[in-house]
Amino acid sequence: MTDFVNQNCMHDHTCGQLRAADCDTQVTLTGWVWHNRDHGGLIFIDLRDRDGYTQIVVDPDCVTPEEFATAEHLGREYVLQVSGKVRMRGEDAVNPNMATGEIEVLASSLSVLNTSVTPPFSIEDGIETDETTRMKWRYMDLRRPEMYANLKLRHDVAQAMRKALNERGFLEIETPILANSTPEGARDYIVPSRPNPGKFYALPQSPQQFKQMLMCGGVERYYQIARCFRDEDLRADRQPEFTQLDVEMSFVRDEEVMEVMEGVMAEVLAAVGVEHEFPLQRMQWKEAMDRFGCDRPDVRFGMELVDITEEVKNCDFKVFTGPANSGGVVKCICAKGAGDWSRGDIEKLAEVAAENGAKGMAWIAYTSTGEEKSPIIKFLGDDVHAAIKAKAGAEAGDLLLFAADTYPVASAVLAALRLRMAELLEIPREGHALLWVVNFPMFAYDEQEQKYSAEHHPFTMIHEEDIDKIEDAPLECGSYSYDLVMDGFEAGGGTIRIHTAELQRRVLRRLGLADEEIDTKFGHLLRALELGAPPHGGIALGLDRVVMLLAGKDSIRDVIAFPKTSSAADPMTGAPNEVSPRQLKEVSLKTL
RNA sequence: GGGGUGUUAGCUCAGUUGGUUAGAGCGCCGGCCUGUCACGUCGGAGGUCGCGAGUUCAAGUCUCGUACAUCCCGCCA
Repeated sequence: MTDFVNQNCMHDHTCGQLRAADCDTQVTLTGWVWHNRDHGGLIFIDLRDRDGYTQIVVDPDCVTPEEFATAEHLGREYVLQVSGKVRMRGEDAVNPNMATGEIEVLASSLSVLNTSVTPPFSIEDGIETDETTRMKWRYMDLRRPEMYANLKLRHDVAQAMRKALNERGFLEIETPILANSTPEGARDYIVPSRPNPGKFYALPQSPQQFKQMLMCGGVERYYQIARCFRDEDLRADRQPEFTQLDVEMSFVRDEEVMEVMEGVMAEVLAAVGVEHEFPLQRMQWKEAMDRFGCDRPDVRFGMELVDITEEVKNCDFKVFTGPANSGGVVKCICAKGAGDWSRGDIEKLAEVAAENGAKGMAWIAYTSTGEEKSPIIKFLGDDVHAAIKAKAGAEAGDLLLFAADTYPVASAVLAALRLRMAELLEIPREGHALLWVVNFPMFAYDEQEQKYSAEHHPFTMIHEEDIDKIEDAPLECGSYSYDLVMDGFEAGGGTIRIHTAELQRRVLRRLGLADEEIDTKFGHLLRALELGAPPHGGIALGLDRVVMLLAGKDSIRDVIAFPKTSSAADPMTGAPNEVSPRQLKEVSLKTL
């Protein structure tokens, strides 16, 4: 931290550096006035920089009257250069809560490098200032030690990634930001091209096509810490521009890509002091869906889904027998310790279920005093009820929550309820849990669009034994795919790619694209595949999300230096802005 | 595109059943203070209650609309 000082700087030490051993040395510090305690005849200044803070003592006997007058009128966030001698504090004056609390610097000279108007909010950790305010003055927010720590953590993670990949023979290569629009996927950010009136670039949603071209170019091992752009609505874990560690390798199978990424994650976790076992667990996609209801399970706690479809098939409860006998499922989760919840509390959970597509939410509460409360027991019959209770492992003090619907809806409902219950019951979820979820189905059926879509993306390699099912039984096609899941978030996703033109064309056709459209949109890819494309595959890791999780934050905005609000705006710069009529004319655009 | 929550001093918030001059803490300004470290203490300034309509004798408070923020659903190959 201190190697860089003394290199043409206005200071020779940082504000977090000095210790008892530095006593009697003459030092010069620079930094911001954090707190200023004026005792009339003696002034204490906490001088802060990114490394910490040091107490400066201004004694009228040691500085000029002008300097003392200056010190009396310092405001918060004034920028100072202070020279003086390091000295031990008196025994009673030691501050054990401060890294530099044993010492102080007695100022012999002091100059104001810049003044500051009153800051819009306090520069301190743990503030609850509105995020818009923090973003409008983001440079002030970044002065807070916890924000600097987040930026530093992000830097350390990125450097660990580079180190691990460099050691494994990867080249860091930049791909274009001005790229082309591709069908499918997210909405593109588009940029008009001045020399080509009426034509547009699209900012890349990911460097997917370029990295496949790099493999076709014989690069064999590529990575990039790449900015990606998606013009979709924002969330706490989604920004319009975000950063991926993008990796692609030739002549590999899925196992080799996962091994490399485990090496990367091991390097990253070691760099930030997190322990985790390797190799990581590989969980089949179907198992994740069955047990947790989602493809990115938080495996740091149980409360797994229990399938009771068979148990309820012949009961008298139509809400259950309907789905159970028509291809759907009936499943439940058992929330330990929620059996005494009030009807009102349980009804609030039904809202969570409804948000995720449930038509209603059945429940059975087993109070800690041995009572059974439920609107549905009377319909189930004693035998069915007993069977459910046994299979779910419910006992006094537990709450059973049910979902009866199609497999995808029931899964989504219980997955959401499971997370909400973990939150409400304050189930401990300390530390980090990484695992692979592998072998996603190749296709999913989109009910709204009445067509098949790619579960991962259309360049994903299908299991060889399933290739002949593309046309007639697409939903049965498995794929070489692997998502890296961390603490219930999709930290990354990758696949082995299709490397022959013929198979790529069959998949694109299955997705409903006409040959003409395939040639227009994917001609360059197909031509490259025809010209000796090597077998290849890769992965993209969400840097923002990984850093967010490692920083223990709830939002990726806290680990991005200059994030955007939920309307994709930047309160600091005012972006997006209107442009002049002249600028529009130059790119052949009219306003609305 | 849909739903929830919020918007009152520079910051964080309170504001009762609609009723006199809208309050607190922090910050800010001024005075005093030589061992504080969230210094203390005395005094002071600071408000278009997001914006626009409506109801009413009277609106921070009720109604409608709207803007922005935030969380979620849709969406995010």
